[in-house]
Amino acid sequence: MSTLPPLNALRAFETAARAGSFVAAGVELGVTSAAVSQQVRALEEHLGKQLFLRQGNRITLTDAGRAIYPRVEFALTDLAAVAAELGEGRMRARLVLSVIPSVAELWLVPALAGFEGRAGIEIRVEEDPVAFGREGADLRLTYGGHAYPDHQTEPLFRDRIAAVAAPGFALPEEGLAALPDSAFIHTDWGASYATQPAWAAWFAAKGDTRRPDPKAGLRVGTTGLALAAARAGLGVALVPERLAGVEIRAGALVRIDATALPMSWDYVLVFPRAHARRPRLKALVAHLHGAVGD
Amino acid sequence: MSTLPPLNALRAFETAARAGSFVAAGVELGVTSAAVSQQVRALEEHLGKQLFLRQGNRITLTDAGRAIYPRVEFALTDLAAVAAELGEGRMRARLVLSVIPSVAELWLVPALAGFEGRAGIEIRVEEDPVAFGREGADLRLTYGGHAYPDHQTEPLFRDRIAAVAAPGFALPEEGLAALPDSAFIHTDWGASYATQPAWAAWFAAKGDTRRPDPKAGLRVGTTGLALAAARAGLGVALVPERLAGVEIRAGALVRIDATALPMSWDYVLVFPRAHARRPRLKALVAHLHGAVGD
DNA sequence: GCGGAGCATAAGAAAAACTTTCGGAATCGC
DNA sequence: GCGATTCCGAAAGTTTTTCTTATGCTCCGC
Repeated sequence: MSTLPPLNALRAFETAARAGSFVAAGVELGVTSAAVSQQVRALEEHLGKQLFLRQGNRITLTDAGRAIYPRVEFALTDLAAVAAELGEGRMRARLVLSVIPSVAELWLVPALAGFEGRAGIEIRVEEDPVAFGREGADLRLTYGGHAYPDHQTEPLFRDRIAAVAAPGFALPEEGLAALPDSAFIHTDWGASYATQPAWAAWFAAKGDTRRPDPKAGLRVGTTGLALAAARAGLGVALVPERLAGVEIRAGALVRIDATALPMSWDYVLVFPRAHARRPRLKALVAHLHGAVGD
Repeated sequence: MSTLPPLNALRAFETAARAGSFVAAGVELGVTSAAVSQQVRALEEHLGKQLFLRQGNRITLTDAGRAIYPRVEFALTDLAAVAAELGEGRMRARLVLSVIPSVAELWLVPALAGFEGRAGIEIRVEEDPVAFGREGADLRLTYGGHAYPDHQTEPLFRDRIAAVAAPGFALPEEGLAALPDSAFIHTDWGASYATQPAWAAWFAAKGDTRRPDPKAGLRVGTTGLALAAARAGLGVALVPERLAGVEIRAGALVRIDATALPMSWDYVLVFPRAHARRPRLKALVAHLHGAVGD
């Protein structure tokens, strides 16, 4: 873990930012306003950035203060929640399968169709890294799996990035390069993808100099949304072939070019080594491997 | 914010749990092992739970320790990352539309189909509460909007919860109540839904005593997954009518019973009052209202 | 059985956090 | 416009927390 800022000072900052005043923050924390002021000053010096503007008898957040506030608030709120929740026992008898968003609906749910042991399975959709253990996942399906060097990892399948659009989408005679920048749908792949396949790389793979401006087109946060946007005729999208397979076979989407970018890593299954012998986990893993073969 | 545990002690706990030893933790933190020992002890007393078992010259995490470790580690790691990242400026010129997962793909993307101003829009899929401002959302589409009392809120539409299945799904002659528990798909609606529509409430609304065991069926974390599971023939699901509308009209899903549960709140648009006059925001808001009318 | 490693405890030292007081700037009310 | 009030900053002093040191106990490996 890299250097942690002074935690007590972060607490004073968060309270002051929320309250909008050192006096009010002091009341909430049960200290004087001078104490809050000094803590915030200490944090500013530690971070090398001013977090509040002081104007006579008022404080306002700076850009830097505003930028860090949501995450600081979230972390501290969650730590308080952890303490509050500790008294409530939470038993868990379900098998938790944690999946990255793009795979959950597009591949996993259809893949579970024939699994007799699906009762008692909880599917969680989340990005890397996920926790294993009591409150965490029993099995993780993700891309690459590098976030889990100390866990057992099994390759599931490898995919390629292809260009798709709605069947009736109007493509220029000259090819995709002639589309306006606004017709390219851009996907933020999420923290689970170490590399970020983009239109620039796809055109480069075709030996084409076209570089659509990423700021001009619709930008979405999941592969599922990219597919939905393409399906709705909002533009052309780059998506993993296998994940788009159901919709392509159903005719809701078409491949619009034969070029495909190889993806650098496998989609993998990850689980704690200690769980490898659990019958329900073994059955689920075996079934998912079988679903790939289909 | 509720009571926060001693933060320095949390830091000592996290380091010790990761290192597996108070001596190693002391080395990492630059203090003696006795200091770590005392901090952990102070935290255990504060929380009223033992976090480590001590056996002679070894420590192992208790269940309670294991239960809190992932979240404590995540919060502290993120706070360290916040500090590390503060030096990098991040400019943002896009209009960020933040949406709860169920609405993003099922309603929003189709609703954006005719919007001329969609270039430069970034869609983020996240649960409540979201931050507004520089690194946060410009506009939030969510259910109810109670997380944002200090923002401007406009109702968008109200929905009802209906029962759906795949067209070929085998339903008993006697009705849904005769299905086995394992055929009911259960949805964790997410933090954005104050109430959690469930099969028990739906049968109650029919004047039926049937109460499917929530532990027996497939449990999924989003409406989109519930729809996908139903579409794949994994069972029957309760979903918001309007969100299921596209798939029902396309014949991928069918209503399997006329009973519908009213949802308690509207889906709403939320934005900071100060942003109300921004032309791009106004245009987007107006367009979304128009999409509801269709 | 012995030595080494690591945790626990108690007492004391050092550092961090907080309080009090006073000055300055902004805001509010008359 | 003026006076009163509010609130932030700084400095000095006080209190609390954190850390260190020394010693005792248990476990593990040889």
